[in-house]
Amino acid sequence: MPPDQLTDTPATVPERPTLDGLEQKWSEAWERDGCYRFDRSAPRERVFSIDTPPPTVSGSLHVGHVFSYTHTDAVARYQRMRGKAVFYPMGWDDNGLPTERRVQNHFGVRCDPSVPYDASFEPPAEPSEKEPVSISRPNFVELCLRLTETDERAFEDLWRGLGLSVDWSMTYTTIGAGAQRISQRSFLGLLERGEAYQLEAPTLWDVDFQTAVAQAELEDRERPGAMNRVRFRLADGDGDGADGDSALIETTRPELIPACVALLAHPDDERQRGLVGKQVLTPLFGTRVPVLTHPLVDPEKGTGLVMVCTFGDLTDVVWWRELGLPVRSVLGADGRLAEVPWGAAGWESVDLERARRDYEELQGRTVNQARKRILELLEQANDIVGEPTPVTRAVKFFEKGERPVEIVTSRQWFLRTMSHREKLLQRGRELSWHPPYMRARYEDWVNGLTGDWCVSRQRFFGVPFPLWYRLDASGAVLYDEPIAAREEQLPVDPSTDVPDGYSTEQRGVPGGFVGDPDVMDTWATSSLTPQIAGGSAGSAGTGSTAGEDQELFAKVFPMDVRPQAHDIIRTWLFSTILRSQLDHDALPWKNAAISGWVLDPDRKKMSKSKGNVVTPMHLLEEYGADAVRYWAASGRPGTDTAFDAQQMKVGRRLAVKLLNASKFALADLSPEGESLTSPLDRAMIARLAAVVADATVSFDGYDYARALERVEVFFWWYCDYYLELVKGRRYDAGESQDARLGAASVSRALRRSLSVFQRLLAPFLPFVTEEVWSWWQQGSVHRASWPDAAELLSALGGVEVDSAASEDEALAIAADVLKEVRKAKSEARRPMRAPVARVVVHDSATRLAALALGVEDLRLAGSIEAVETTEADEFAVEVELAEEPAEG
RNA sequence: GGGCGCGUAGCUCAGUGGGAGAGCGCUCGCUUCACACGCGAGAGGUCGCAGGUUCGAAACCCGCCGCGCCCACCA
Repeated sequence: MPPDQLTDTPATVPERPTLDGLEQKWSEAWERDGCYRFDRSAPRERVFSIDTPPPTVSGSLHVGHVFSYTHTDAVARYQRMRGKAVFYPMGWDDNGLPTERRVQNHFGVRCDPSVPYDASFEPPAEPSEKEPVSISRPNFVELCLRLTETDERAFEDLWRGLGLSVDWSMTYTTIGAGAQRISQRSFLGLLERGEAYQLEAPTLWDVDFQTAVAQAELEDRERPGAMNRVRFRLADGDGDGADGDSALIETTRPELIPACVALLAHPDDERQRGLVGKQVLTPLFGTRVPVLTHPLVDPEKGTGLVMVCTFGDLTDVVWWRELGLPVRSVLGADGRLAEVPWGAAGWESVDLERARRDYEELQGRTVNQARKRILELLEQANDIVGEPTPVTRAVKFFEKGERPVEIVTSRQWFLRTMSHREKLLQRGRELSWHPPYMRARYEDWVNGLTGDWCVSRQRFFGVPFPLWYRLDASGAVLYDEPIAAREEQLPVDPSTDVPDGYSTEQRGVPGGFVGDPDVMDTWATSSLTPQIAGGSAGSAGTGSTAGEDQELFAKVFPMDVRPQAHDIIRTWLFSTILRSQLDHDALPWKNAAISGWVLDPDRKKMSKSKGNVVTPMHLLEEYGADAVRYWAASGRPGTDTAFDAQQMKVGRRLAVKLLNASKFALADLSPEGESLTSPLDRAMIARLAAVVADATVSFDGYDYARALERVEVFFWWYCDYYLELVKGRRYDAGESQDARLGAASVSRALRRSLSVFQRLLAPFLPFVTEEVWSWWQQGSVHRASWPDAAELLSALGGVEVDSAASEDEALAIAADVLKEVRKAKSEARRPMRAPVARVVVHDSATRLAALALGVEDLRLAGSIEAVETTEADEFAVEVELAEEPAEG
């Protein structure tokens, strides 16, 4: 709609405009009118599609959610006003460990897959954390679904309160039937193409959750430890009996000595040359291990000799693999030292009895307990050299875990990533990053990958692998020949569904079958959000069987933008690019818009454990949604922002200002004129056009914060200077032909500029802009067209460059003089309306000539009797206030 | 150890080669005909430090210091 048609509707402006109640009033109206409904009939080039971050619904509501989702919404609203059909669904990430943990605590249950399903199960009325009820996997999943439904409502309430312009008819969940089907289908495709494979291998393992975890889910935490110097003696016949007949290593993990398979030195380390190639005996256990070399060993560290165990850390895995070392594994899946077969192959000892006796002391203990005990044993055996040195070291934890991850050998599913690294780096360069420097994090991550992606988890609430395995005559599982589900069957749960050609009775019996017991990593499903949202939106919930929608998918994929925060570049962003590459040989989106974090006022990351998390609901109530959005939108892309309620007050002020400025501009004081005749009006419109151009460029580059800042600064200037300068001319109408024209011009300029401001602010302050728009316009401001700078300028008619420049100068000098007049009144402690007898303006000839264009406006605005001018090099103003009226 | 970002007023931050700025906070004033949820004015800065390029540097280059984040083969 061109602005010229926007002024036809008579304004109905409230006597006392207010922000109260706008959220409810307008969110109901938007829902009723389907204001944000995606237009499926739009051609692809008119579609703007957003790959929404599905929030983890089991996490607590956090002001950080408000922050980044507001950024996305501002962009969505801008694109909609640019005429795009905006595809803006909302997803809920409900599968995975956080939900499991919450369900366990909330209902007082534990999942036990061996328990049969009980259709009539109800959780205990008074949940007991100490003695949880064991329930079947299907029952457990039902409870997960029940709880996430409540969580999802809380999130939806928040999003609606915040005014997100989401199409609520298109929601999805990551545990829903659609997501499961897409996830399973993708997996089967990868399996067929050899991109997914199964392997029994050392795997990162969380001992509390007892599941494999991925490299991407690790984080470092500083933990105190102690460095111990331990003696390994040379094996019989390898020494000459002299004092040097031992090898010293340093370790923080002495409990892994029974799992030691070699000692290593750097190939160039002269000090160790005499030992290399010999055999040493592990202390206490008397196991023969070789002394070898490897270039990764750092001769500067410790004694220059390092103990390789299966497995203490990821480097051990590298050494074990590259040097072809045997496995001697002591750590069980539960994080305790397991029983080991002393004397069997690989567990030989020069003193078996002693090895058994000493290991007896460790077996069954946790890592920490075993560490303490083995140090005592080593001390007794005189195999510790010197005192332990306290050290602080970074230890790898599963990000949701409570104890360090261990490396445990187990059978897992992997997706190939290492072989695609070059392609993934190339995709990263094809993607437009906002801000651009965020690409470095992606490249760092891809370059630092150490292995393929382990996607299987030994958990319950997730997408199962759509696979079964045959059992041989002895009941052993034949892992090498999985039976895949047919595509039409998906989604399947192999723990209850039965593969073709088998019957239920054959489950778990020799010659029969078993289902794959694992579920997929939550990122294995979240990495498919473009496909899930674009293919099955609207089929939320597990009950739905709605199919994928190829027509829709073709319209929205690849998506235009992935908005997300920088902390999950290595997980969500990376894995989505990987899956899109593997399944579609394409980038999943054209742009990545990266948000920062919300920090607490002390600039610390907000986290539950620190207790500094701010929840958002009360902020919306206290300051209003527009005010909270204003604060959020002030946070620049990629930049962390300290939480600051003060900024919300500023946002509220802006919203109130817009109410009042709109009321003023729409007051029907004089009939509208046909054209903008007054120089100051024309100059203001020209400046506004420049602001529109700036905001448009900023938004096109996803810099909503810059757009807001430019608009806001100009809007306040407009209220403080322009409105004050033209106010008098507007009220003074009717005296002469000139006055009538002048009043008509200002009336015209006010409406034109107001329409632009309301639209410029609409992406940020959707509620108040909709309110003021409704006073005089048809339809929603959020479906109005984004203002156009060229169109605004064309309304000025054909303007010569020189005359435009002098008009702008007129506005500038009028505002400068007005400021000086105000200053004089303020210093004299007189009201702003106090009359001024005479003003003398000193300035250059050019500026003084320009002043003549706006001098009448200036006189009225400052209540000035006479304005005189004197040519001068420097700008200066003399102000003579009129005599103060006598009291009484 | 490597990478990225940041360092400007008490606080939060804008400022891509030519006047050091905004908001908040603080002080003072003004019941003003859109707005007291308001308006006007004022005080307040060695632009982290040091060097270089330039007629001219808060900005560009080099080095250093500090803070934050990401990554690392953390013994």
